[in-house]
Amino acid sequence: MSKSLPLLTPVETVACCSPVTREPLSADAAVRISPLLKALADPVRLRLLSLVASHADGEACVCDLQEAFDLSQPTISHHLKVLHEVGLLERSKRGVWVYYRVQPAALGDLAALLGGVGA
Amino acid sequence: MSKSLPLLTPVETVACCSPVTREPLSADAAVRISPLLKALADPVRLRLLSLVASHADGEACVCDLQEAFDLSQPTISHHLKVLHEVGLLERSKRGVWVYYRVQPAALGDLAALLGGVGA
DNA sequence: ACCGGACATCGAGATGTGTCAATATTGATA
DNA sequence: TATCAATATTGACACATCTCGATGTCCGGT
Repeated sequence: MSKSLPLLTPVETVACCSPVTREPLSADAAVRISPLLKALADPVRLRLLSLVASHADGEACVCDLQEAFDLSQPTISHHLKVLHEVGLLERSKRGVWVYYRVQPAALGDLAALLGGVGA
Repeated sequence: MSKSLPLLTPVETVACCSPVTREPLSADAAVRISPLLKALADPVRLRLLSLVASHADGEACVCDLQEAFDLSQPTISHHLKVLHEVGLLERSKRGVWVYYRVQPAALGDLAALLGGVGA
């Protein structure tokens, strides 16, 4: 594997491309964007993201999220990590609890990239 | 694996949900939507889709697409099949050639689901 | 200082995915 | 009909991913 330049999270790089329907996506861009879609391409992570996004105050404690699933605690922790690493979820620790919130522009930029409404 | 009800392609089911940021996605909906994102979550397939979408007349022959990649013919064929099966690409055979075009509303509906601009 | 609870990390097993070479299928053409 | 070119399918392999139990870490309370 050749080392690329992961200085930005996938979420940060997604804002800089014109819609996929407008002009052919470069190989580079595709490689940078796909991890973001890969992070979303799991039923559990999709629901986690949706739960956090639609939660009161826009943030949710891990303890809130666990209850919605019939999965072990490490598994939920793993999925949250994936969403966090690509930049979709922000993370803040308060006391013993960890809160996640959706990175504001993330989904919008991705939607623009796919749907072609944005730049 | 329990059999669900795949009477509709993922693309067809995606239009019926409110944005993920609006209310928690049901487990069912998440399971139906994730295959669509999974299909997109590969650099090669992202580029294939983009190539088809931005091609003249909105459609492209497989022979056109192969050239853009340093991959074997079966591999490209496989990726096109994945995109076709989830309903992102339509397929039409003319003579010996096979042409693919983007299912019109597919990306827009997905963008609406993610970005929350749609219903 | 100790303990308990919230969350993360580790290691392992089962399953899924991307890729290729080989082969099959289909349609045009000689 | 025989053959060639375009695309699909099959079988196999390496690698990634999802999940869990066990364990580690960090913080608050007693």
